[in-house]
Amino acid sequence: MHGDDRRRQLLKAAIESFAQKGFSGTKTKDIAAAAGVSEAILFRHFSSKEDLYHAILDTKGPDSSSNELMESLEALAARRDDARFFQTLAIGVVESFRDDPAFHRLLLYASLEGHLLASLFRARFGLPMGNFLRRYIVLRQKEGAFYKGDANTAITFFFGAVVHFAMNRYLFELKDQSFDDQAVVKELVTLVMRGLKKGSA
Amino acid sequence: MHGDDRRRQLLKAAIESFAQKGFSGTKTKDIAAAAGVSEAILFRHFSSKEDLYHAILDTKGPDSSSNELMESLEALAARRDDARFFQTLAIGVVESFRDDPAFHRLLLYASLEGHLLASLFRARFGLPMGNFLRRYIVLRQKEGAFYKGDANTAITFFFGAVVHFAMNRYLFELKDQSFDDQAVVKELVTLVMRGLKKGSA
DNA sequence: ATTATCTATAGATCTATAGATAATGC
DNA sequence: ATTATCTATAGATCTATAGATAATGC
Repeated sequence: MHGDDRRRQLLKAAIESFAQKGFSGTKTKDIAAAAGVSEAILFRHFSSKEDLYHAILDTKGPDSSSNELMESLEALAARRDDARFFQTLAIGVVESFRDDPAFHRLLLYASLEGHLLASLFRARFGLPMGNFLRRYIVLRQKEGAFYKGDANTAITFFFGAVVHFAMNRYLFELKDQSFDDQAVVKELVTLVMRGLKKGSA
Repeated sequence: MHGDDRRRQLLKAAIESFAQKGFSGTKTKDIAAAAGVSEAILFRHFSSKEDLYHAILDTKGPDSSSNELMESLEALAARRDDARFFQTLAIGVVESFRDDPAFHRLLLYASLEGHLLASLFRARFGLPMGNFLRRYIVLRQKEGAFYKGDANTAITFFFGAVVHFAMNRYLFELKDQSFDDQAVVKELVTLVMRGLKKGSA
């Protein structure tokens, strides 16, 4: 196998293992074995275990799906379609957990372990999205469409509900919920909208 | 030092370390050092590192503060004081994170690592509380005070917002929020109430 | 007498490297 | 020629135990 392919394969195996067991719980031997090569090969591609962890970040650059989501949101914001705005954002978040639970587990481990990965990812994705959402909420408050209140708290309110649901369903696999994503997200968004938007009751 | 005291001291050191670094990230040497004794002493009190982890569960039996909370909630539920009911529950959750962040970090690690601790704790505290809250929500829906909708989703809605806030503030120490707990919780409860209760707008 | 503690260390595991060999591309 | 790969192993670290010594309680 070519160097680049092997490197990608090792990275993928590393992500899976780090996501499953955390940094300390992951052994270089396991990663190498998962990729079907010896440990020596692993250390030929990555100078250290830590380096391997860092390399993961580069595989998670801004991707097309997050750009699409951002454009959809901007269009909906321009039309002041609040319901679809929150619905789209909520579905985007839940799908992100559904499609790549390993990465979100990785992020959660990184947050607990205080690893750079967590803050870098937050700065790259969380902050821009948070700022965007904050601007929209403040705008809608000024326009008199949303109730007055602290915008950061409103963000916590919305993301809290959605992320909590996604984490329980896709990270910890609690199976007490019977409805499908669409139905739950739709209901959560209804609840959130009533909290934020005047006349939603 | 007496055996029982030493044992408690070691357990405390273990909780701190497991909470900070997870199970694999914690070395028996660190725990022993934090308690100021040799590793041999650690293994005299606990037959293995795993055994030490299990022993933590016993230190977290139902405590007086959670009983108090439950009684307060039952009284508020009997009076149908929805606002104070959710306010009290939310503050109880946030205070639990504030007063014992180590334990909640431990739980989160346990959830990720798939450790028994997580599911045992969920069964012991999470389920009873969830069932209690569900019964109350269903009751209030039947009485026509709350909007109709899936009760589990309503629970996710409420706990999501509150736990998300508490986690960001006390587990990951994101310091972008300037308001104190009381103020944020009050506002979150207002938002949740508008989502759930008729005539809250 | 019993309990708490220490030092020393066995044995396993883990990260990382050295040096040799097989496979690939030009 | 260069790149990918392996085996073998060094050196560090980690869990757990053995055996001896100091402190405590009756």
